[in-house]
Amino acid sequence: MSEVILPHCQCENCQLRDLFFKHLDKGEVTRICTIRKERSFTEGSTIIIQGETIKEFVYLKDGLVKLVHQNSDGSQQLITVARPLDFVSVMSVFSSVTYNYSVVAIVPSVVCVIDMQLIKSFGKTNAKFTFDLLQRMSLTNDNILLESLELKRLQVKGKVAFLLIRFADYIIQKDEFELPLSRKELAEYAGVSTENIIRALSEFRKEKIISISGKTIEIRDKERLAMIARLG
Amino acid sequence: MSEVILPHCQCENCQLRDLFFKHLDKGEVTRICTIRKERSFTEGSTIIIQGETIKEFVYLKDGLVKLVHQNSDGSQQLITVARPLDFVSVMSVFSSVTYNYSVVAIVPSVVCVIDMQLIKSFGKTNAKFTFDLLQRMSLTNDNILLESLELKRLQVKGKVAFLLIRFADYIIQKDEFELPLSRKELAEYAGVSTENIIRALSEFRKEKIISISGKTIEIRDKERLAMIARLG
DNA sequence: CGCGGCTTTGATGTTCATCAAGTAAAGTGG
DNA sequence: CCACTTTACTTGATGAACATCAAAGCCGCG
Repeated sequence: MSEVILPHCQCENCQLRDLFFKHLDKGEVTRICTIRKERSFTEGSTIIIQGETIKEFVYLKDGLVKLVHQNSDGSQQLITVARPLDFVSVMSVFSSVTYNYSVVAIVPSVVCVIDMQLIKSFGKTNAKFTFDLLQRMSLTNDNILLESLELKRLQVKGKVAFLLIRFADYIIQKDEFELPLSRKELAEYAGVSTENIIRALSEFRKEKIISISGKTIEIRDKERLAMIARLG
Repeated sequence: MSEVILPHCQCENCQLRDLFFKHLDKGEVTRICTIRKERSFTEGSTIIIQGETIKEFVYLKDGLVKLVHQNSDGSQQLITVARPLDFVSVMSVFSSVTYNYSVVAIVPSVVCVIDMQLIKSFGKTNAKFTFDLLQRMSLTNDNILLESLELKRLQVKGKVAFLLIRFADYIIQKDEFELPLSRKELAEYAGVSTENIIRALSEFRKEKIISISGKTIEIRDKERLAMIARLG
């Protein structure tokens, strides 16, 4: 089993506590700490399954996840890749009874789990907490939608350039990085075929815009890559 | 000028009051009614301009609007078409200082305008109001994202079929309707060329799936159309 | 009536998915 | 640890889907 429930409550040391729960009073935080659970997931294991009933409020403490949508025809679309503070795992939990997306760990990841009823009860009584949640969710949704629009607009090389820059500037935050996605996953992310992802990468390599060694990618000419991401 | 400020406060008769403000007390509603403004827009006029500072909370009382995103290269993408209760005009107002999208009336429309600071002050004190806002915004964003994913996945005929069904089932709610969008706007909506929108429509007409007479469209074989929207 | 924008159809070239085949890498059982 | 199997990756060839270009018809409006 890929899931491990950690034994000890460590809210005191949690760097995310202030971010998620800065507007809760001491009593409320204590209540959360008492019932919260921490779960650990190996690379590739599913944290949230599309279609299941939403009973828990889940946020990423550590690792990287992909947000994917399963289509009725068996195909799937990768919506975004998210980091711990991206708040992405809680999308749609306030508007739906079941998850519209799955969340899958793409590197070993740790999540914190809180009963949804408790969060909702805080939501209905603590305005500052809810307003904060509102702002975060609004920002998350905005970013996802803008990213999705951009990927829709570009053609293959532009899409791949856009994604590489997103990994370098945002997700990994280094111009040389190990891609946490397979070529097939990149294809699902960009919405093109796996072969054409590879062809775009090969072309960038031939033109010395990037270096490739397996999953390791180094961006060598970021300006050209950025230009392709803007116009391609 | 296409914009008209209506003189009288009619909150008492407003059917939307309960939907948007059911969790505000009488004093809060009165305050909103005193400062709120109503504006009327002709077909084609812009209600919200992308890039401008967000100073007002705007919602659609009557009419139909399109939500569009202006790209840096001058092109634009139509994100969705919204009805009065869709809450679409308030996307991203809680996470950004400027609008990321424009909202344009596609039929004569009426909006209600409230000072943003007042809404935010309610948001920070009235938890039920904010929680309601959170749920609505979550639902709106979810719908837009799911729609966007669907349009991304399908090819031209599927996209057009999907949009026709959306107009028939949701926006106009009749199987015979007058399209409120030009072919060019449909193209921006689907993310394909205008010519290919026309070709798809013509093909549906030839196969007697729909009838076309200018902007008037009648869906004659909804099952086939739905099948194309699912698989095409 | 004539101009400009919107719509439509056909022809052409580009982009892209798909198919096929081969290589590399990673996991599996003896 | 090695042979074997499977999965991921890569490249080329082909055809389908689509954008673009061109030209003509249509419609509303001054």
